[in-house]
Amino acid sequence: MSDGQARFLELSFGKERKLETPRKVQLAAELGLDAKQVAVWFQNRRARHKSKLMEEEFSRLRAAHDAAVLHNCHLETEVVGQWHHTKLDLCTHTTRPHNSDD
DNA sequence: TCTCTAATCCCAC
DNA sequence: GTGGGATTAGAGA
Repeated sequence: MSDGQARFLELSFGKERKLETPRKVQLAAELGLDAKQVAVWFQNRRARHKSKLMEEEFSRLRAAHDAAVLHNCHLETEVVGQWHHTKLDLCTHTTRPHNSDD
């Protein structure tokens, strides 16, 4: 398949993801290709486009996941810090001064 | 029966 | 190894 034919198919794919049979036959005739070749090209193009989208989606989800884990870590650190302060406050407020008589 | 997807094969680079 | 055309198996209308 020539570069020109591939470019034409890419343009067609940009306009329509699937081809009706008449359109497929017409496209094949315009390009001097077998209709089967055009069908296979579109099938492969759809499959590879989908896997690319999946990879991009995976990257987005992974980034969101990493950000959520980081945020969670910060929140936990904050909570633990508050817990220490609370505990300290409880200690200082509940602890009576030592009686020297004891 | 036809078309599609998903998986895979095969080959040039 | 990777990209891309071709084949195959199975599902759905």
